[in-house]
This record gives sequence, structure tokens and C-alpha cells, in this order.
Amino acid sequence: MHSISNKRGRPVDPGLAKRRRQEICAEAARFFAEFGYPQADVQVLADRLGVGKGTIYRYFPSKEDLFFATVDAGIQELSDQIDTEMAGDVDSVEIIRRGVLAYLGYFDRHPELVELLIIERAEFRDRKKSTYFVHKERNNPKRRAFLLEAMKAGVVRTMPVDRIIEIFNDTLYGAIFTNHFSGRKISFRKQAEDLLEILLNGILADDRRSSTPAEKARAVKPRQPKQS
Amino acid sequence: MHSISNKRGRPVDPGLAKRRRQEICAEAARFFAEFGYPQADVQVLADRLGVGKGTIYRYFPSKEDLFFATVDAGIQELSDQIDTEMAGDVDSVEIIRRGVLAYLGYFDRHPELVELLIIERAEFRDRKKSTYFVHKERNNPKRRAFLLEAMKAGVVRTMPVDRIIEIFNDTLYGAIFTNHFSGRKISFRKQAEDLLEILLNGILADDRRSSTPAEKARAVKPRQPKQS
Amino acid sequence: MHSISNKRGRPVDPGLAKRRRQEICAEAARFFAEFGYPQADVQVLADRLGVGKGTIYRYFPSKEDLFFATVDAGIQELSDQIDTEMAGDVDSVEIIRRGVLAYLGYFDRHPELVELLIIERAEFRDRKKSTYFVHKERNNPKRRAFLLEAMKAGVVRTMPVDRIIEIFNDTLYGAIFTNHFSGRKISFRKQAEDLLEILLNGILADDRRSSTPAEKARAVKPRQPKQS
Amino acid sequence: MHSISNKRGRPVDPGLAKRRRQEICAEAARFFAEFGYPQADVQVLADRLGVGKGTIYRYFPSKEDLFFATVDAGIQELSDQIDTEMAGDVDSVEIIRRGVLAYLGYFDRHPELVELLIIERAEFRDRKKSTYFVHKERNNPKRRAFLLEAMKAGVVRTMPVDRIIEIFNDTLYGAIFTNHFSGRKISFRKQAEDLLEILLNGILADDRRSSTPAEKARAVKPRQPKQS
DNA sequence: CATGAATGAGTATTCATTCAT
DNA sequence: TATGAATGAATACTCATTCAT
Repeated sequence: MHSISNKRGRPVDPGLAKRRRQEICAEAARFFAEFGYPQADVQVLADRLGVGKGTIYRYFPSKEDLFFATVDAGIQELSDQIDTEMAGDVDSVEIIRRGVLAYLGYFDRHPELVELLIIERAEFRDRKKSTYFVHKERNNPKRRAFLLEAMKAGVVRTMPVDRIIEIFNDTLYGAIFTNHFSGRKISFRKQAEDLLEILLNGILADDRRSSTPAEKARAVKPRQPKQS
Repeated sequence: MHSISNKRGRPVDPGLAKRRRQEICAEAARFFAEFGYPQADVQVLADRLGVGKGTIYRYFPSKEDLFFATVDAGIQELSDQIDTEMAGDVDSVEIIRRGVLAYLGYFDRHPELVELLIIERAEFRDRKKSTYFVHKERNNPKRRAFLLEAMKAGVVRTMPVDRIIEIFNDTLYGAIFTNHFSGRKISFRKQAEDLLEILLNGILADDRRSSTPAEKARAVKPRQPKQS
Repeated sequence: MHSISNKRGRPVDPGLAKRRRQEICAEAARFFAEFGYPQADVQVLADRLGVGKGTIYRYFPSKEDLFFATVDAGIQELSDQIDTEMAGDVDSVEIIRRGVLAYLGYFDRHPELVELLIIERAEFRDRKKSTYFVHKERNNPKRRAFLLEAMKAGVVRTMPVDRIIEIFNDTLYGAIFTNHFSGRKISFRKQAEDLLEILLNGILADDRRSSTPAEKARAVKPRQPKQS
Repeated sequence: MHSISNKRGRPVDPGLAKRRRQEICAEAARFFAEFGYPQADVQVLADRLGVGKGTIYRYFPSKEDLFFATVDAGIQELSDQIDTEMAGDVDSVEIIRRGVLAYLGYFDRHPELVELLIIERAEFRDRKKSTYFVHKERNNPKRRAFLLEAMKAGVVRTMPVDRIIEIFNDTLYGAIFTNHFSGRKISFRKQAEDLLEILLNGILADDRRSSTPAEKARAVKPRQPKQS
């Protein structure tokens, strides 16, 4: 009986709800980053948005849902920007470099996301795995394939790819926290170069460097763990 | 001067307060790590300690003070154990290795400290600098001197020492978070070796590696930043 | 500017807040008078009003603010009623009489205000000046003008007007406290007449009375302060 | 079997307990006046006295008992000093004057007693009658006898003595409150003279003054209470 | 649809009092 | 006898969520 569009009343805009959710999330990111989760009064967010409190609850069933939607949106955007930057048919080292730059650059432009990641963990410790790590792991196959290719091409040493992925993740994750929390002032471009310089080349002098696992073991591992 | 005062009465135990504070902090670390700060009901801590709630407030003026004392105690212990492990007159590389092991080992034995660091930041964002970074920076002179020595001895490549300190800090900081939050199961010893293997040697294949700043620039930096 | 804001929704009732505040204050006066400030549990007030505790905190930021608003409302009403009674173009003595009657009558009808005045002082001793004295002093210019007029008309003896204002204030203030705290049962009308009889005529017998400062000095001041 | 003094152990000093109670009360008066009753932490009083908290509880079963003992001691001292001053065989007017001076003088030297009276009422509103009024009424027969004598001697007009007692009480009671709470700066001697000048002579001009009840009624009472 | 008034569960903190030493 | 460590009852205030308008 009903055609697609019911002619009576205001026509429903199917994208409206989605757009409002986005607008709310955008403000909510700054809002949660500023106050933390428990101190963040939904009334204040409503005031900032110029809407009634009930309106927020119309689009998100609870403050918790709002928070997770906000974090998700941030992570998604981060992920998209990294993928965009790493696309293109260029040198492997250059691709790595672009990925690192994209990562650090995003957090440079959106420091509030660091706070959101901290808050997510601090307030919702019981949740199995944070949004961040879910996204991270979703990307692993892509990264693995990329690195295997680079090894085959002789650009990257032959070594377990997951080890490489993990250390890059750890370093970048640690870097954004440290940048944010310790007030480190270095530009993200400079930081990317510094970080790549060491991750790509190591810190050891040439003659102390080991290229093969066997040699490395000798160079790095001590004979007697401590008593020696 | 006070005519009604005299020295009879229960003698004061001067060490009591310190001991009580330590006992309370030890339990409080687990307690805050389990519940987070806002959800942590002081009554529950009192019950776990088998004391009255008033007793906790006798030794700490507020829940907040208790929390900071607890974090401080943890950081102090971590710091002490790292210093102990890094002491001794052995090979520079071995000292670095021991420091990394001590750091990862401490957090392996005391995962609750990771939670406390997160909580500190999440709940007390307004505080200028977290306990962790205060301690970290206090150690910088020591680390700098050590690395300069290692460079002079030709063990470590000549490069800015602060850059090395920062990347080690970032990587380790990121690693403990990632271990804890992503449920990474690797042994801390294995993780230390993996991490050192890359931080010391880099990931690039020998012929792509650059030893001098000039070479490095050519190997790592792209010709045209993005438009190429 | 806010795309998701519009003017639909429940219309705001601008008088609601004021009405609610008045309703709450009216009950709060009895409530604080009954329990005193520290023993007054806000939950009990909420129950008496048949509202949730949060509603009270919606209209008053704190128990303290509620208390001060309650006292203010009482003093304001007292002040208004006295002014109303003292208005009108009648005999000076009659105006004084009406003022005394209005003062005593108000406290007779609202004994709880005596308690509130006591409580204000007892709990908030640090506050510079109590609500009561602020209002009192605000009225001084009015009273002064009135008395000067009465002196010029020869109804009142020529003497410092402030001395008269003060003794009337002291006597009335003391009377309401004494009435209330000692359980004095006299009707406020009778008390007003008694009090006026003495304040207007003094207690000395005619031949002991002094009309001029010189005579007064001789009549009242002793020759030798004590040893006589 | 036991002689009056048990020879074993330290001989009991029967006055010791009383003296300590007095020492404690003396400090407690300032202490309660400074903090008010609920904010007065017994620990603080103990610290000021240089004794343990338990010691105070040894001499007073509860904080409440301590408070009442403190107020009692103050009122008793006030009462004693007034009686001392009013003794002696001098002129009736001079005796009244000395009583007023003694009253105002005591509170001038001991402003903390005003606070204690307020506190007693504010915190213990349920008690039937305050310490102050109990003492006051105990003195009534004495005052009555004195005034009847003064009337017989023709110094004081013939009028109900209780009316005189009440107005003096009200005025003085109001005066000490007003002095204390409004920060009135006048010297107590000047205040006594001002107050006596009005109470003894009234404020009406001579030709408006009425000496007999009949005349007074005509002078003070209006024909038609308000409509006239 | 949008609003904001009303609600009430949940918790840090104080301080009189006790009693083992 | 004097002490002070331990106790726990008592209470203001916040803020997510609901729902009448």
C-alpha cells in the first residue's frame, strides 16, 4: 500500500540520523578528551552542541555507547589515512616511511585520540580487547604480505615478520603516548625520521652488528647472564 | 608548661606509620588495578586489608593521595630494580640488555603497575606530568653518560644520545602497554631479545643499511616527499 | 550555527524555577528550624516536599546555598511587613508602636526565623556579617530620618538618633530570642506595650528623672565608682 | 577497715580531677567559640592542651558533656561577677548601673561566651531550657526584692517589677549579641551609660511623657489601632 | 521529534568514642 | 593513669537516564 515515500508529513531523511551521530561524535571526542569519562557530564556536551540532553540519548542509547562510537570513529579515520598514505607503487622503505609519517601525523593533528585510547582502557578494563587493538590486528595480514614481499626483494633482512610488526607497533604506540603525556615538543616529521633511522639501521656500530641469527646471538647474548 | 601533660601512656611506635602505609599501598596497587580509580570503593580495600575504613584515612588524607602514593611506590621499585640490574662492570651491550630485561621483567611480575600508569593519566589529566615521566627524566643524565661512553668505545654508532634514549623509552613503554592490553603472550625474555635484535641491528638488509648520515639520508629519505 | 539544533521541544516555563525555589524555601525554613543545620538531612526535606533529592540540588547548588536563601527570604518578608505597617501619615509615637508590633508579630507568627538566625551565626561564624544585620543597616537611613523629624516636632527628646535606634534594635532582638528560648508565654501585643512603656517613659520616678544632659549626668553617674 | 588514706600506692589528690576539669574547660571555651560545635574536633583540643585525646574522655564522658560543663563554668563566672559588683550598700540607681556594667563588662572580656550561648541553642534545640535562662531565673527573686525596695524608696516608678526585669534582660541580651555579631565597636562603659540613659528616662519629651498608667495609656495607645 | 525537569543510586570523608598497651 | 591507633556510622552531592510535554 505504501509507496517508498509516504507523502504525508515530513519526508524522512535516511542519512540524517547518521549525520547527527557523526556531528555528536566529533564534539564528543574533544569533550571526553578534555574531561575524562567519569567527569564528562552529558549535559555539558549537549550544551556545546546546542541541543537538549534528550537528543543525545535519542541517537545513542547510553553514555557508554556514545563513547565507544566516538573512539571507533577516530580509529577508523586513523586507519583510513594510513592506508591511503601507504598505497601507491613505490619503494618499500618509502612505504614504511609513509606509514610511520601517517601514523604520527594523525595523532599530531588529533591528540584527543590518545586520550580516548587511555580512557577506554582505564574505564573499561573488563572489556576483552580495546578498539585500537582490534583494528590493529585487522591490518596484520596486509602488513605481513607487504613485509614478505620486501624481504623477497632483499630490502628487508630475513627475519620473522611478526617481530617486525610488533616492534613498529610498540614503538609508535609508545611514541604517541610519550609525546602526549610528557609534552614532548619535537615535530612529528622529525620524530618519524629519527625513529626510522634507528628501526631501520639499529644503533650498533658496523663491526658490532650481526647480520645472521648465529652472529647476533654471539654479539648480543652474554655467555653467563649476570655473574660473568 | 602544660600542667596536665606528662609522658605516661602508650609509647609511640615510630615505624608503625611507615609500615602501615606500605602494607596499604601493596594491597592498593592490586585493588586500583582491578577496579580502576572511580569504581574503587575504599570500603572494599579496607575489607581486603581487614581494617576499618577510618584506618586507611588515618594514613592517607584522601583516596587520591593513596593512589599517588601507590603509583610512586611502584615506580620507585621499578627504578631501583633496573638500576640494580644495570650496575656492574660488563660489556655495554650487555648492560643495555640487562636494562631492557629488568624493565620488561618488572612489568611481567607486576602487571598492575601498567594499569596504574594508565589510570593516573586517565583520571588526573590535569596534573602536569605523570609520576612515570618524572622518574624517567630523573634517569636521563645517567643514561646519557653511559651511551656517550659506549660511543667513545666504538660499540654504539655516533649519533644523538637523546634520540637513542627516546626510542628505547618509546619502544619499552609501548611494549608494556601492548603486552598488557592486547593480551600478548610472549615471554618477557624472548620479547627482550626480539626487541634488542631490531633496535641494535635495524631491519634493513646489509646493502640497504646506511652507516653515515649522508648515506642514511639517501637510503631513507625519498626524493619528493609525497607528490613523487 | 548548530545544524542539529532547532526550537522544537518542550517549551521552557520561565517562572518555574522561581516558584520551585520559593516552595522549597518555605518548607526548608521549618525544616532547618526543627533539626538545626548539621542534623538536617536533605533527604528528609526532599521527602517532606515529595520530590527527589536531586530536585533540590537542581534549584540550589548546595545545602549551604539553600540555607542562606531560606534565611534571606525570611528576613525580606519581615522587612517588608515592618515597612508596610510603619507607612501611613500618623502620629510619630504611633508609628514607633506599629513598628514594634510588626516586628514582634512577625516573629510570633514565624518563630522558625529566630532559629534560623541563631543557626546562621552558629554554623557560619566566619561569614563577615549575618543576613539580619545587613538588612538592619540597610534600614538605618530611613529610621534616622524618621526620628529626626520626631525630634523636630518635639515628640522625642533631643538626643543622638543612633543611640535610640540601637537600643530599640537591642531590645527587640533580645526580646525575640528570650521569648523563643525561655518559652516566655506573653502575647506579643502585651509585650509590645510593656516594652514601649519603658522605652518611651523610662523607669525612674518623676523626681529622679533628668531631662537635660546635665541633670542626667548627676542622676545616673555615681560620684565614686565603687568604693563609695 | 580502710583508714581515710590508703597507704599503698600514690596518694589520691581529690582536687586534681576538679582542677583538670577546669583547665580543660578554660581551653574548651575558646575552642568551641572558634570552631562551633560540629566542627570542633576533640583531637584539636587535646593537641592544644598537650594531652592525649583519651585524657579528655577520662574527665568528660562525651563531647556533649564537655560542652555543657564549659558553658556552665562561663555562666557561673558571669553570675558571680555581677553579684559581686551589685553588692554593697549604695544608691539603687548606682546598683542598677553597676549590674549593667558588670554584665556588659564580662562579655566584653569574654566574647567567647556569646558564641557558646548561640551554639548551645543552635545545636541542642531540643533541650528544654538553656543554661543561660536557668541561671537567669535563679536570680529573679533577688532582683525582684531589690526593685520592690527601690520602689518603696520612691526611686523607681511603681510598676510591675517583672516587666522591668524582663526589659533589662532583653536589652542586655540583645546588646551582647548585637555587639558581637555586628562588630559594634563602642566601649562597654559608654554603651552602659547610653542604655541606662534611655531605660531610666525614656525617650519621650517631658510633655509627652506619662507618669501614671492612665496617662500613659492615653499617650502611647492609639484610639483606633490602625485605621485612625 | 526534541526537550529539560525530575529522579535516586552510589561513595568519599569526618570525627566521636573505645580500649589495648 | 594516659595514650593514640582503630573504628564505622552518618550524609552531602553528582550525573546518567527517563519521560511528560
